[in-house]
Amino acid sequence: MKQSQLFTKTKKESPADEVSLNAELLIKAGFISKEMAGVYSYLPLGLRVIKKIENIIREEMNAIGGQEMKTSILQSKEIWEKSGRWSDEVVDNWFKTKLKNGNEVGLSWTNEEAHANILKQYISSYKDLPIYPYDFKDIFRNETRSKSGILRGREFYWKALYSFSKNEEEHNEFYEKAKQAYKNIFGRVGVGHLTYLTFASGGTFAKYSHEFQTLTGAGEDTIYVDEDKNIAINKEVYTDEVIENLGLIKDNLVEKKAIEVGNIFSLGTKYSTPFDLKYKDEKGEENLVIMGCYGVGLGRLMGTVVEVLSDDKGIIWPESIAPFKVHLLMLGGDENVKSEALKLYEELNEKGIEVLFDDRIDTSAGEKFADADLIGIPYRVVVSKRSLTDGGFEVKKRIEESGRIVSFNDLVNLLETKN
RNA sequence: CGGGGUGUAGUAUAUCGGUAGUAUCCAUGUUUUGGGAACAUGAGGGCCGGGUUCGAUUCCCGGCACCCCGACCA
Repeated sequence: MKQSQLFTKTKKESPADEVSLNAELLIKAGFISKEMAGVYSYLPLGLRVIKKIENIIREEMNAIGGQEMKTSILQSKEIWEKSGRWSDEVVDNWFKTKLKNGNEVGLSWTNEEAHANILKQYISSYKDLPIYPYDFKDIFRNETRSKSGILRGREFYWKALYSFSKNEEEHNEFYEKAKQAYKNIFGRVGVGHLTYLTFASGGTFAKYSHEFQTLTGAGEDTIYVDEDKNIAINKEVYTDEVIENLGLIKDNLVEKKAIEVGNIFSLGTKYSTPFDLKYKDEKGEENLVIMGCYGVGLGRLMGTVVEVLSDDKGIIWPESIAPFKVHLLMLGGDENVKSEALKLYEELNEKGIEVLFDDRIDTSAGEKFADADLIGIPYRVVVSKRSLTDGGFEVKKRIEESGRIVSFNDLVNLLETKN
């Protein structure tokens, strides 16, 4: 994409109404726009990052048998009354509205009811199980206080997968697969080294649930980390009994602030009971389906990456989720420079390498460099009179101090390499 | 929901009971072009409602919005 055609622009000033680093950088660089407290729109650059994250999650979910679908956002009162979660006394963060005929509807704030209700139509035999439907979806929660930029919003985009299994064994087997898939996800988006499998409250049907907590001062949660074993305990269940239970030693646990980027937990028959979600086994006997829930907030994950990976000049995107792989800067309006830059841009496009081409004519070199650092694309390639005189193109990674000159062919080969 | 704070141009801010200044951004022109270029010209502003006052952007009251701390967060 040509930067001259990108409608967003970077800002020199930090927004006055944002304190959190993720919102500050994402707004300055033109990834998101604030609509109101806790509600953000995703601009072209930001949406590209969300799509990258979405694809990574999609690949991991499909790999363990997930089937993508999309449940509706408008939810009927009847379904939620079945599970006992319609009442504002029970759930205080509903957004509710009414149809013209006066019927009450709610904007979905989670997906158990929707999935259980739909699957009721399709599950009747042991042959129908197990199944793993999931969706990417906008979720609405009327939080009393949103905060931390896109880490905690009233409207956000998430992935939720639900497992429907015949029995505990089958459930547990999938649960372990999902755990690994989640580790893969956080590794692939570039925060694996800071993300810990964290034991948290399990609710009625399991001893523990598992959260994936990424270490950052911007986080809302306190966890106790065992760095050697690569696991942690959430403060909410941090007791001597639990520590012993998990085979950990208190002295090895370090208190840290972290943000919950994902969680998985066993639901047992909590929702299959109210929705009468049963199947007939081989003997013709009816059994309740065992459910599990597996969620990730995509916006929160994007914000977490920004919190964790940036410097005083801007964002440092991991290549896996960067809006583009290459930021091509054309310096000066020299005809030779222009034609070389355009040639490289077209060559990279042909090879399917995503490149943001800063083709702006009247923009100074310093401004282009500053923008490139702020936007944070992994590779910066400079075409200028100087670079051509020196033998080609200057290539520099965002994390590197200085670049080096390479030839056209070497550059194309370098950028074509998968890593 | 309790407590605290802030609302001035697209953005960031200054000053002031006598109708608002700067930077950035934007437009035009000239000169520039490897770390947010220079000069000139121009466009653009007091959250909403009420009160006090000769006069309110400024003071007071109410509302709304936003931020922070806390509570809350399947």
